[in-house]
Amino acid sequence: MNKITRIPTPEDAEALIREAGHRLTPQRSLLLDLLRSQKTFLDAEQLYALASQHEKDISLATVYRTLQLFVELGLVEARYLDPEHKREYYRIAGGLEYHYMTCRGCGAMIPVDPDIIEHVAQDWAKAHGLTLLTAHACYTGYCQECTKKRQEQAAREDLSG
Amino acid sequence: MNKITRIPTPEDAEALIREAGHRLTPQRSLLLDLLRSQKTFLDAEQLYALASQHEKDISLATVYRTLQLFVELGLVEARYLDPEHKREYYRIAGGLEYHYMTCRGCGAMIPVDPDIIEHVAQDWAKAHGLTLLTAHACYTGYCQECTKKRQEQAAREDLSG
DNA sequence: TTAACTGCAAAGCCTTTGCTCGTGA
DNA sequence: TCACGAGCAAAGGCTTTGCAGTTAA
Repeated sequence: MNKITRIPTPEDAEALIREAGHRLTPQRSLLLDLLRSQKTFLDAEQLYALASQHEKDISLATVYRTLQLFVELGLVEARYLDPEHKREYYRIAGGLEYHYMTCRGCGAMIPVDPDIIEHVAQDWAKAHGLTLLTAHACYTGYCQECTKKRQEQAAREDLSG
Repeated sequence: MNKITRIPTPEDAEALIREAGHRLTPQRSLLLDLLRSQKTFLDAEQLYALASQHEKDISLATVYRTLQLFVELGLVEARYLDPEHKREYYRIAGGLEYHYMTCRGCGAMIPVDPDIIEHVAQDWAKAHGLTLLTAHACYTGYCQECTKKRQEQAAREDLSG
């Protein structure tokens, strides 16, 4: 996964998609434009609704498939922001890194200082009149063993490909 | 939600259940015992499998309903530990606070120092030969406004009840 | 006694997938 | 031209719910 550190221009994105051997379809362009124009995270359904305003025959499956592709390419970031972690939210990659607290009452998303966690967070919450029910970090990646395997795999592909 | 700071004894738990106006059924006792005896997080299916060894007619729906009740009572903590956040994992409340990194390769859960996040985590990962793909904090609770509303609500209930 | 609880099966919700037709390069 | 991609509808995986019978208090 590429680590994109600024919001990609349409040209950046187009190049990235093409270099990875994918086609630039009208649907992909549209979804990319919509994502680039958004300030906040969207779920697939919301993006689908937006896209439908421009191209009425786009399908939800395409939205999901496109989001998946964009995430793989590092063009889009996916997060579980819902209070119950039911659905995933997406935004264009390269924005400021945010952590959110989602309000279980109204669903509001409150940005949280990235250095804050656990006991620190509890103090912070109290100081701001918030009620913090759960605070935990979510990490994903590859463990030592899998990291090694993947490095070996990459080395083999370099030799053979 | 009550904040439990040590693993509840069966008596603690029984009292908590009864005080909240719920019944202590054999299924609830069994699930509580099983959860208390576990060292790690379990998903509903795994708990169901364990429970089935003792009481063969217990249903998965009951496991889910019971877990939901226990979480509400603060007896159990729920977490999305799965690499893809597909399913929820549970353990008895009051244990040490842990954060995990889930390996996208093998699903292994690697405990993470709670103070670590983001850039700190990246350094930590590199030092340990891990590959960190995503790192973000997950907070849930009530925002300022909802906290206020809930406090007022609680006050009203104190007066009327 | 009776409201709370259980088991069962069906439904729900978000997301993915199989298939066939369409289309970018 | 033709492999990749889109639309549609159906399936999948985890979780919840409706219902009717059962049970704790």
